[in-house]
Amino acid sequence: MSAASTRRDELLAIAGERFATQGYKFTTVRDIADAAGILSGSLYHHFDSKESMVDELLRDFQDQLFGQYDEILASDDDARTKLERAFRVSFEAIENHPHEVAIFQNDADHLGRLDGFGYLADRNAQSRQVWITLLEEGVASGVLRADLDITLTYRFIRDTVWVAVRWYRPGGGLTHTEVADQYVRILLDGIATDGRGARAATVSRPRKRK
Amino acid sequence: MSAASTRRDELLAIAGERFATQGYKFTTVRDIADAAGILSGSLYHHFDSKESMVDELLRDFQDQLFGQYDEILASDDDARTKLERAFRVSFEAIENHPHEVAIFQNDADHLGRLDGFGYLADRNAQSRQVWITLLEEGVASGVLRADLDITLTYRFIRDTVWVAVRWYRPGGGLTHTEVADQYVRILLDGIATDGRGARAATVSRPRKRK
DNA sequence: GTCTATAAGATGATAGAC
DNA sequence: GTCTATCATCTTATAGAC
Repeated sequence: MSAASTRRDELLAIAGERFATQGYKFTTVRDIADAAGILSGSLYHHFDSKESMVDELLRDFQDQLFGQYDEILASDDDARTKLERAFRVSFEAIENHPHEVAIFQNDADHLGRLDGFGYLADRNAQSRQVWITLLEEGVASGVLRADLDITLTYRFIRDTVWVAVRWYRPGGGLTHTEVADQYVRILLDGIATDGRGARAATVSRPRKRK
Repeated sequence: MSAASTRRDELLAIAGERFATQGYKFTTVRDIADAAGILSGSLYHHFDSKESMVDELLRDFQDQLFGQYDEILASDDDARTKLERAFRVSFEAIENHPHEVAIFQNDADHLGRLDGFGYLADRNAQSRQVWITLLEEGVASGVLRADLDITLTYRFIRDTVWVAVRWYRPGGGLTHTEVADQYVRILLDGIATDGRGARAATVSRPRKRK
């Protein structure tokens, strides 16, 4: 909370790295202490428990991320731009907070069942609401196909975006903005050749099977 | 191996369900025994260890799945059809072997580091080869955009397909074939309205930022 | 094929000295 | 702020009776 808590922040960052890399449950209090160069007992001078560490990491991260989503939703941008911005903000989160994203991806299910972690389910519902609002705006404004299955598309987007934390590494050829742009392009326009009209009959959903 | 090992198969299926639901590491030998209605010690009459259970589950599943991929690669179908078939086969695997897919998704990283699980990395490389071959065939035959980032597209596909095991439930409105078809449609044609030519200037990659 | 009993080790957490 | 020392609990796995 104050600027004086440098050591505490340091330990929290180390814990985050360990949780993200090994998984929350796999990571022992001794692992964290080892990485910090102290003994396990000393950690309890800074934190109440292993749970309180992961709680603090996830809470702070999500507060920030959802603040950005809210800003996009409240903006005057057109539907397509809002979608692009939401993608960019998400990949930016993967770039700047890879550990928190990884912990959420890998351990949210398990953590959510623990006492005091109910906000994880709330945030999940909120995220769903953000994307579905964006998609519905897109359909309403004619930017997106009217026949879209909104729920399925939402899941498609959510999964593609966040699972990227498994492979995306800063400095690995593509910046997070470039990845975001390419993902938006695939999502909106697909990977097939542009000659859509020419092969429209073949390109539309196959209906061979009854 | 023989048809007489019914009880063994039963226990293996129970273990698979527990591993998939709780995660491999979270699942204790007692959990499995409880679910089977026996005591933990009794499990060791059927299996050498907890590791040997998960090994058997993953090995058998992957042998079957990659047999199907090989068949697609060897077929005479055009590139688009091969891609569609690969999607269908994958979602079929999610339908028929959800536990094995979930275990692979959630625990492959950790299991891969254990002795005797090197084949997991091999299968991963093989899967990559399958999809990249299909994508390259698509580009070569003019079905897919020539400017495609093959590696990124491969990761995009891999992630979207397998992560679906987290939400797909049989009997939940959409069959696995329908999900596969919708995913292929989004991937190939995108979710934007068909008027691509009309707004081509806006639709192509945004280049505002330097 | 399952049970009882238990070994051997790791884990999260605590109390109090320095 | 860190260490020493330690607890209670849970874990995989084993030995041998039924």
